[in-house]
Amino acid sequence: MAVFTPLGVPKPPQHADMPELPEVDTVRAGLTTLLGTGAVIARLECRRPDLRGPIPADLPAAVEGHRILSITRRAKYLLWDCDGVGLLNHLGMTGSWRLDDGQARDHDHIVLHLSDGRRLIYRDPRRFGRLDRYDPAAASAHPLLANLGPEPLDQTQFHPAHLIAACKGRKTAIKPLIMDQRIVVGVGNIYASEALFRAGIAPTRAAGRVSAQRLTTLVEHIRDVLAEAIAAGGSTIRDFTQAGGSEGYFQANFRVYGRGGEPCVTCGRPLTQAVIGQRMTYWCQTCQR
DNA sequence: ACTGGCTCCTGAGGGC
DNA sequence: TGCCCTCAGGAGCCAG
Repeated sequence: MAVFTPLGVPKPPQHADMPELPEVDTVRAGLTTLLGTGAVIARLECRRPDLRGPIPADLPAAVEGHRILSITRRAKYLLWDCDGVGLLNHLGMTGSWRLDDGQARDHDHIVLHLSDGRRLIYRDPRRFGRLDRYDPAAASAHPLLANLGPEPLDQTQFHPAHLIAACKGRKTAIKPLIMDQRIVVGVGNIYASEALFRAGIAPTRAAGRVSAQRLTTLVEHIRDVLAEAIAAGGSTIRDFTQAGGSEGYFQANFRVYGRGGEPCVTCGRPLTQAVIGQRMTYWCQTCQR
């Protein structure tokens, strides 16, 4: 494992737009406000047949003329209930929705034409996103949703006993474990590092060797950091007429993410950064054990 | 059942 | 100034 400390620290990531759960929730709220409950789809225009996976060829015809009843979120998926037909949409890393202001951009892959003349554009340069069809009456039956773990903000679903059971006997490092969508959804690379820092747990520690007491604390910190980010996003005015529309709201509050080599906010020693489970990870070797 | 590794794609950033 | 190379990242998928 390559560890970079004070000198020779690789460049920090620039992921202002990377949608994690809080960002996806902010998009959901923004779209809901924009569309209300009366928007009707006049036409779904797919300018290419695929994103991360194929877009069902029959999807445009299936949703044409359908009213968008609601947009909800499950994990990092946006679920558009279009009156009997569902649009399952993941933003990947670079996916974004905006209201068409006449300014076309590269990678505008999907256009949702509404009956009132407005057009919503989905742009996704890296095409890590998805657009698939699901059945609103049985959403959890969709293969991409069937094996998802509990929602982190729902205390009845995601609680200490759940995480303790999931970690029991596991040799996997705790960080990739909490990023495993089957164990708990919505904890991405950024918030995994942030929550572990707050909990004082080294990201490299085997999940099965973290005490029940510390896992209990971790559950609270995961919930807190995500809730804070949602609150920060919610307080940011998101203008869907602006391309991208991301303001990077919560970034100023990152305590370790992207700060390799910089001083720990608690002890002042330089933060460590290294790849764990194929993901860049940031932590304090003094404060996290 | 677990675990680790590969893959998709593009823009940003560093080196020269 | 500009070109070229490397890299990051969500999560599905596969192999051991």
